[in-house]
Amino acid sequence: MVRPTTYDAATRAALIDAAAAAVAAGGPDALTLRGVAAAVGATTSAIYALFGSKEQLLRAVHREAFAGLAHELERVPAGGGPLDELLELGLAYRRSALARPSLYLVMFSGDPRLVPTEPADAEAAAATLGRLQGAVGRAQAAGALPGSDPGDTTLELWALVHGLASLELLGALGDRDAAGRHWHRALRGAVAGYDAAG
Amino acid sequence: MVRPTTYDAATRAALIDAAAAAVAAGGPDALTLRGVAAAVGATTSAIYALFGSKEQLLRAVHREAFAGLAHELERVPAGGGPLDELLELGLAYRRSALARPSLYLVMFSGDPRLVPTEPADAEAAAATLGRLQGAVGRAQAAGALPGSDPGDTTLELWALVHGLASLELLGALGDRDAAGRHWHRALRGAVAGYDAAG
DNA sequence: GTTGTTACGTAACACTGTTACGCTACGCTG
DNA sequence: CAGCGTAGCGTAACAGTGTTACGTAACAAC
Repeated sequence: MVRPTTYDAATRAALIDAAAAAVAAGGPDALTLRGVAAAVGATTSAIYALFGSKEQLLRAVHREAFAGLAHELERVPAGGGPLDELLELGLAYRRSALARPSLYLVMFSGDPRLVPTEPADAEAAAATLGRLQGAVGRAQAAGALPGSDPGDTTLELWALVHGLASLELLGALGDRDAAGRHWHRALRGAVAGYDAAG
Repeated sequence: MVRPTTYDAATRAALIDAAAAAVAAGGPDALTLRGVAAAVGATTSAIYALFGSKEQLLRAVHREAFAGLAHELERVPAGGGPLDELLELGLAYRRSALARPSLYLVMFSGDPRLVPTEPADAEAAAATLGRLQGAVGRAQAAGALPGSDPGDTTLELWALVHGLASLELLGALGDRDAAGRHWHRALRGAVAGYDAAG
């Protein structure tokens, strides 16, 4: 009775990849439904069948980008002292943001269509920080960081690295070398600060 | 020989206000040239005569928003200890961001058309931080903060408050009260951190 | 093979930013 | 006080956008 679907999961993944590539290449305005559809040999119907709207496609790109960031953080080895580990995680965060600047900025663009995030998005963001929170928890357990709730400190460290990444991508931190010095200074200061302030 | 212009500076200011209001109300996609032109009783010709393109209009909104932020920071009184002053500046930054969330996020949206900022934009951003840098300089002079170059510490503090504002606007810091606790913890930690780490 | 239901491509719609065109209003020249 | 020429300005068209309605085509059941 029913015609079998050809807009399968593979098409869906390809569309997300093409959309992410378009955003990474030319920013959010460079993403057009006709463009991404043509890039994977489909039509706009495929997008509406699989996602429902451009907004939902962007949401999927959003989630994919957070997952990629989480993957980069997971790859950081856990060896060394807990504070060194936090520094390495911060630098890995920086590398990930610099690798695809437009995509990173879109993740936090604050497009109102993306801001009222669904619970799934909040969970994805939390999962992104899983690796970081683990390191914070270990540092606290080892007495290298104060506090008992790793979630609080994790969020505050996230705010710092996100702010650094955002400002660097906007050019406010100077060239690559100057920005690197800011990253090291700020990360060292933050870790020592929690140590000193309790 | 020449017809006098009716698209004067007042029209220009009104267009910037209307554009900022549209962005603040519905995000960047809610800004349409026909819409802002109609809001001030003009036509799209006025925008093209005064700005040249939507991009230039957005740039003007950008600068206006940074100027407003600078104005908010200037209003913070300089009394009290230098570290308390830094805390108050951070909280003023937060209030300013929360007052017009969409506008704040657009300021850092990273739209590639805005990223390669002109020198004038970089100067505007620097001026925004003038008040903060003054407080940092005084704190350093008083020995309450280490370091000799207030510019470095200012940028790193800016990264922190920007990250906090960005995450709060995206809902990652929880409700208003929880976010406030994060702000206080992070600001105290940062100030103490520079103190401890040198 | 016929039928019925579902997946899908196409084309239209309303809207966007942008630009070309023509009208209109004014200051200078007689 | 006329007339003209230049510049300012509104209108309308253009290409391109997201979205949707519609017709076609492909398959399972009978």
